[in-house]
Amino acid sequence: MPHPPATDAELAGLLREHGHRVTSPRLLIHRLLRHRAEHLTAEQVRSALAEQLPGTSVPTIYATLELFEQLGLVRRLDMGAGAALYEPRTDRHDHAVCRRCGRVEDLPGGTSLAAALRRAHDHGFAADHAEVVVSGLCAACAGAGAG
Amino acid sequence: MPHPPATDAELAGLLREHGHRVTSPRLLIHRLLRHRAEHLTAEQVRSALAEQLPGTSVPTIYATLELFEQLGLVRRLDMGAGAALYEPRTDRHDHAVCRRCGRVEDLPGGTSLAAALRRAHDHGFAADHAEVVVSGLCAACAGAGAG
DNA sequence: ATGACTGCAAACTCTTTGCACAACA
DNA sequence: TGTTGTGCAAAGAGTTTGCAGTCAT
Repeated sequence: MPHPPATDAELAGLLREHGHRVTSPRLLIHRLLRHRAEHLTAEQVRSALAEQLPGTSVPTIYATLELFEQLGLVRRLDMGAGAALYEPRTDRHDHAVCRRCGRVEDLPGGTSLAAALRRAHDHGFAADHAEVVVSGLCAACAGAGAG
Repeated sequence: MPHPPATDAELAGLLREHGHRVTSPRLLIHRLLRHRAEHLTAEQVRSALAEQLPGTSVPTIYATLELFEQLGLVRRLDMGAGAALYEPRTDRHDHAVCRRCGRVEDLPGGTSLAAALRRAHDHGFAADHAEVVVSGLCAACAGAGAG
């Protein structure tokens, strides 16, 4: 991958390169993702878009995020507890998932996962990403009585 | 954890210890999990139970698996694509998830995740488990034209 | 002009909840 | 005998699909 688009113009170029049209939802959702480093749910994207582009439909949000995922601009995290998370793919990092409340926190990447990728390839898997998922209780849930 | 129950009697003891009753669904679902090492969906548990205990309801399957999870007997995997997987927690291993078809494969564990657990604790996370999740295309999907 | 994209509504899958009956302790 | 657990049905959350109209190219 060359480098992720950092401006509207670069996104437009990337979209056209791949035969896609440049539309308001695409520009604005990408702008939102550029400015917010954290992960967002589809619903959060929708409400964050309420000012600039009210009335954007849920299917459009999903379609746009799926397109961005195919273009390698975001990664979809499906941690089960509630809605899927979409995060701009920048530096590699890991995730900690709270078993009780479903909260997902970012952890700075550090573990070498080359061995895991190699094992996946040995199993016939065309792997392109690996991350560590830590499970347990987040600080808030652990404080509110263990479970 | 001492060791996972390997017989009906040991499961019964564990259940009573924790103030739970010993019932047919619990015994039979646990027996099923003991015999099958792989991960199963709730629906697969249900159909596998059709012979020994027909008519077992979906809510009961979920309730039983959730109880087992609380007792530390199974781990729930929620990889987004479709139904959650429940696997008997035995040796530590990692998972490879196919981005296209959602298939989840087991990979023998190997990566040391002590550092990731430590980082999670540094973030206030009471972490009790860590695994590597590899994403990409499984052999079948990779063969059927890349995407 | 033409076909991709959007919005609306509704369908779909998976999981959970509410309530009455059954059965473990 | 007193609850806990079960089954049934229905609700709920999140995501996807079908279709008609709109807009980028």
